[in-house]
Amino acid sequence: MSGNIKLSDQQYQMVQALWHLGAGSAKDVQQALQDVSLAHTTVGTILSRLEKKGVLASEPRGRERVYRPLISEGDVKRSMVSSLVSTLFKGDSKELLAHLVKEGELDGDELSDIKALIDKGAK
Amino acid sequence: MSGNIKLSDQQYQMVQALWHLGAGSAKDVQQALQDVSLAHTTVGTILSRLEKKGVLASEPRGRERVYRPLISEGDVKRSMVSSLVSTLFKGDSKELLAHLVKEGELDGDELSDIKALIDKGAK
DNA sequence: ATCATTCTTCTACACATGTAGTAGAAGGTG
DNA sequence: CACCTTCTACTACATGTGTAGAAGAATGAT
Repeated sequence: MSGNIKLSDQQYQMVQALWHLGAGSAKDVQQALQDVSLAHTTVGTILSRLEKKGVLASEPRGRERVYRPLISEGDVKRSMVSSLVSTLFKGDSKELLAHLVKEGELDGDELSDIKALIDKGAK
Repeated sequence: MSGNIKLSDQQYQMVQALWHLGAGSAKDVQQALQDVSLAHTTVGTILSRLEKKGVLASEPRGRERVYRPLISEGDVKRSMVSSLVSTLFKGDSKELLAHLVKEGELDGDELSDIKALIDKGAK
């Protein structure tokens, strides 16, 4: 489902906050994103745009509007990774793996971890 | 160098064509991108914007302008992958690896290939 | 020399995004 | 009840991008 979700950094931060919160108002999201301090109105704008795009849903609760994500973090990651893979690696995930191994800043220990992970995953 | 290069799909296609060509005119690029058919003027526009951004350089050759990439394919891939990793995986490449292994559509053979690659890379 | 072809450059417009002010609604307080 | 606080909704503006037409320069053909 949810074909081609593509979120900007900013947008991802917001949605991520909502994944953690489960659901929340613009205020909640702003609070959760203290590191990137934005005017509350900015948060509101982004949230409502995300709703228009179908990424979030909301309903009013008292004076405020509560947003909740309509798509899962996994879906978004899958979709964004796969979109990068098609752009940069002709759709071949293996090449991304190879890129990470070759170019990555992974040390030996990390590589062993990965191998363990592969064994587990490949079972 | 070249800190944070970030190219859209479209832009990446163009620059990629130039990596393959070495250098070329708008026409050459358009030809190379027959799959995504764009007006020649569109190709010209994108190319000149990329030059303004410092991704390409060009000099006139006869009646046409020849563009050549200022950044390597490796740099761009590194930069774009690492930017995705920071957004989606808190900067931890290992988590992207894990994501690929868990969520990826990699079959057993491919995973063995990867392990081989890791061994080679890890030396 | 003139005309048609072919490129580039300029200009334009729509839409997404980042960012935020202002207006208006709704609830709390004295 | 009048007022302050707090939210949202609307409006706004800059920048980036996708896309391409129109105008102008240079080349090739007759």
